Amino acid sequence: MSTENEQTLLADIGGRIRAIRAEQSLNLDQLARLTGISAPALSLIETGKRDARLTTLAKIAAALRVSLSALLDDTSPGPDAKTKDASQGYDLGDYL
Amino acid sequence: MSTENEQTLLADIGGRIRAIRAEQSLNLDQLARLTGISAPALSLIETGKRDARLTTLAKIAAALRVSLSALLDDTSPGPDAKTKDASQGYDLGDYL
DNA sequence: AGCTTCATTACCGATAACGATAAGCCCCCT
DNA sequence: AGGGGGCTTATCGTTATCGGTAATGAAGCT
Repeated sequence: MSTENEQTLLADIGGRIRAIRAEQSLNLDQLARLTGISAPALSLIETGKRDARLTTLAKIAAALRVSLSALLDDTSPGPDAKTKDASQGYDLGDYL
Repeated sequence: MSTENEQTLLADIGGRIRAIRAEQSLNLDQLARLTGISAPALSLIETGKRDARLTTLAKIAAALRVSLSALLDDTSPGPDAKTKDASQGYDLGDYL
């Protein structure tokens, strides 16, 4: 449900990167030079086939001139969630 | 300034993870069990010594019940910055 | 048909993440 | 003292990212 399994998450974010790149009329080679990330690597990330590292995403965000969260925010937290301050409650059951 | 070099970025986000974890009174072992990420790995991430993968951050965000962008949110509310919609202009110089 | 542009896929070698385990360090408490 | 909780650091083995290069698709176009 809320747990967008790994694959979907990567494809989701990859799609967002691709959309922003298209907005700026950049092709993979150009973005590759701006980021220092190879075009094949960018392709894998955009198609959701690679689990990129944080600094890699940061380079892409910088080259695209958008914030890091602009690449990642997918409505996730939900309307009723506070998005912050989860304070105490956590149902750990007999987990601990 | 704006170019938060790699190290600073990682330490920054790591600190945010640690702060949220503290808010929920979780220790590393507990978060490790919730995320499936080992406690040493979490320690390295929180202290900015490891460049975590996207799915790793996603697991942490899920366990902490915050959005992914809540972890990456870079303090700057961006008053003058567009934060989005960079539209066309891009000074590529003689880059391409 | 060719040719070009763009993206994908497939290798390769180097580097790094990750889990597991164990060792080390602080600080607090009986 | 001695423990114990919490975090750090170290090592090892497995796996994955990443850049580079080259090859393969999939379009469009003259």
